Formats: sequence, C-alpha cells, structure tokens
Amino acid sequence: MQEMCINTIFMQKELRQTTILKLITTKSVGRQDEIVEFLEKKGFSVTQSSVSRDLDELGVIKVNGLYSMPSKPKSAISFGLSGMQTAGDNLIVIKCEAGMASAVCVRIDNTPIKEIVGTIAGEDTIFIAINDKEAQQAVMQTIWEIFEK
Amino acid sequence: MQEMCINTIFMQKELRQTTILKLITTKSVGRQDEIVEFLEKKGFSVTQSSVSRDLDELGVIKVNGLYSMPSKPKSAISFGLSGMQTAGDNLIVIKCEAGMASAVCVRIDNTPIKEIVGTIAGEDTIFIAINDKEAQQAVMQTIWEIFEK
DNA sequence: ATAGTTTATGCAGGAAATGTGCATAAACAC
DNA sequence: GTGTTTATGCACATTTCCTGCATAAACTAT
Repeated sequence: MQEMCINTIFMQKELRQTTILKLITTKSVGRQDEIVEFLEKKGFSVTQSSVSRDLDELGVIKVNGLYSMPSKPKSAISFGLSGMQTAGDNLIVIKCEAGMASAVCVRIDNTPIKEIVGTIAGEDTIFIAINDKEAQQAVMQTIWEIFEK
Repeated sequence: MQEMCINTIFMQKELRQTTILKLITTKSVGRQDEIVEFLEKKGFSVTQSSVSRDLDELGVIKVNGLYSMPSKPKSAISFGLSGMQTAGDNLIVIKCEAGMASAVCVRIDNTPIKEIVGTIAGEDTIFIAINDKEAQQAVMQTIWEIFEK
C-alpha cells in the first residue's frame, strides 16, 4: 500500500502544471529538483517523477541548461497570426495582425480539422468553436502545424 | 454484488450504438424493448436502461411513434441554413451557405428569443451565445421553427 | 572511462471517470 | 384511473488516469 497522498487534495495536476509554466517563464530554472522545491513551498506535494512528466506534457524544453517554452514559429507570425488562447473549454481565440483574420481563417478552414465545430473571423480576431478540452488541445496543435510549414 | 457482465466482452458501447442506429434507420422501431430484443439476437447483452441512454446520446428522437434520427428541415436549407451544432453548453454554431450567414443571422435577430445573449455572423457561420444547456435546447428548437415555416 | 548528478520510465497501487443493471419514478397512452 | 413505456438515482464494476517508488538511462565534469 502507498500513502503518497493521504493528506493532500487531488486533481491538482492542471494547477500544478500551470504553476510550473509560470515558474519557468518567470525565473531561471535549470533542475527539476528546483521545481519540486518551489512547488512544495506553494503547497503542492509532488516528486521529481511527476515534474518530469509534467514538463514532457507541457512541451517544455531545456535550452542552455534552462527550462523554457518553445516559442511560436516565426512563420506563423509573419503570416498574420500573432497569438492563440483558449476561453473556457469550447472556444479558441486567435489574434491576428490588423486585417489579416479572414486570410488566416481561410487557411484554417481549408484544412480539414474534424474537431472544429465552426469558425468566425473578424478584423483581427478569430473565434473557433470546439466541443471539449481535448479537441481544444488537438486543434491548437494542428493550427500551429499549419503555419509552421 | 452484480454479475451482469461476467460472460460478456466489455467496451461494446460504441458498436452497440452503431448497431442501434443502423436498426432504427433500416426498420421501423417503436419501443426500446424491440431494440433490446434485436441487440440480444445480435449477441449484445443489454437492458432497456442502457438503450434509453444510448438513444439519448445518439440524439435519436421519436416521431409518429417511431425512432428516427432528426433530419434538417428542407425549407431551412433552401433559405441558406445548412446545419446547426452545439459546442459546449454556451454556444450554438450555425453553418450556412457561402455568404448567407448575415442574412440568416438577421432573421434570427429579428425574432425575439430571450435566451439569446448575443450573435455573431461571419461569411458562412454564426455563433450564438446562451447561458446554459436548457437555453441551448430551447433556442435551437426555436431557430428551426423560424425556418420551418 | 569513471563517478556523480540529473532525468526518464516500468511498475504497482490508488483515485477518478465511465458504463451498467436494478429498482423505481416519471411520462405517456388508453 | 390502469397499464405501458421511458428516464433516472443509486450502487457496483471496469477502465482510465495519476502518482510515487525504484531504478535505468542520459548527461556532466573530471
């Protein structure tokens, strides 16, 4: 039997990963142990194993001995797409350079992405409707891939 | 303790639902008991409870005492509206013929539907925001009615 | 190459989500 | 009303997900 979590609250994975992301983008972190230590100070109970998996899931990479998020592909930005965020579980909001939203949206619409329920483009913003969190993740991934090449 | 499934293979839900769909579109079925019976002949082990839930998940409805998949009203399609879906509990996404979204949206906006929080029309897509699942159902129903007449 | 450090992973156990039948409530038909 | 049909609260089983432990693998510095 294990007693790993006897005194802790569960379903903290997502919050923990967000915290890790905030940490590595804010401070210079070079070892997973530091992350563990930081998280413990924040009240999380976690081991190096989980941090390792978290970093993997987040897509964090190590450059010059420091953890960091890979930056958005330049080609996407130069095409007109400047940022992508979620809003709840059923929306993706894409920001574009002024006037470029339609063009970006056409390119998305021309790619068959089954999870997309619908898209609407304004002047510099696109809304994409999807059914759930998993679809949201998948679609965001796919969209980056469209503009990466 | 239950022994419901001791001799059966699990993870048959999806296949079972596909079978149900095939059944109700092929033959005339008016009672869930008939579906249960049919499934048992096909080798599934299932009760009326599960069939009820399956029908719900599939979106099957009963018209004239027979189960069937809801189809789009012809008049709506001819007006420019070609499909309607949900995305989560707070969005309805309407697909229209190319360029028809504004026209369809105007017609919706001109109908007072109190549950609608807001609408946006693109080229061939409309987003409608609502507050909850019940409103979602009610609004979709109302919109179909607008275009049915 | 070796030793020390850091990270990844197979495994097992526990938790959460999902699927199901039973019993019965609710809805419907007459 | 009665009888039939459908929906649902509950309990239990299964599956999937999450986690720590132990340790293998990878890396670093000497």
